[in-house]
Amino acid sequence: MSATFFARHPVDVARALIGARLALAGVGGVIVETEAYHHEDPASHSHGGRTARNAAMFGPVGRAYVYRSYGIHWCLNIVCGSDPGSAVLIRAIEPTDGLELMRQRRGLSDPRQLCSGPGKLCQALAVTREHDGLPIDHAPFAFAPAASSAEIVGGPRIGISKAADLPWRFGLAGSRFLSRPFPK
DNA sequence: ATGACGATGCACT
DNA sequence: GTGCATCGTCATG
Repeated sequence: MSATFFARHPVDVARALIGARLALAGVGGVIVETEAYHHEDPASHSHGGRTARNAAMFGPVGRAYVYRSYGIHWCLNIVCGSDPGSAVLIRAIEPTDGLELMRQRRGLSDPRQLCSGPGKLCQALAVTREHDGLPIDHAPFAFAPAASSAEIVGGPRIGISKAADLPWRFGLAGSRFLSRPFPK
């Protein structure tokens, strides 16, 4: 399954991931926000070629690429593409499973603040470097594609300085669990 | 050995 | 909306 699902352009995968279910050790929910990073994209970590950090991006599709951001947060991507070096950043999840554990890990109770950002969702699901390179559809991860096609909105990516004009951020229309609203 | 720089989140104005 | 913590990674000497 994962081969056909993830072996295409990261923009296609980023859109297809909206509405999919993702969990780690039974804690997770529905993906509501993603960003695409292509191997020829200046904003992609793979742009400068393979290094120790980004090695997972050059491995098989359907695996996790986990990196540390600002020395503080973890961020979770899923490796994809028809050529090595592309991935989709998971930016927000609507929490459905393991809410109590998430609240504990985040120190918050508001469901809308548990997974509404790439660093937040990694804290809520307890994603760390240990998960770098693991298949996204095998334990401890669980993955299920969206049952039906969702209504999707797009816009510019967040927090980058290069290729900031590419509209490669996607979200579930009307969701209250986004990291930020989409511009009109 | 050292320095610059983040695919962020949170506290505060 | 603005400021800043905090440290791994990579390029350079």
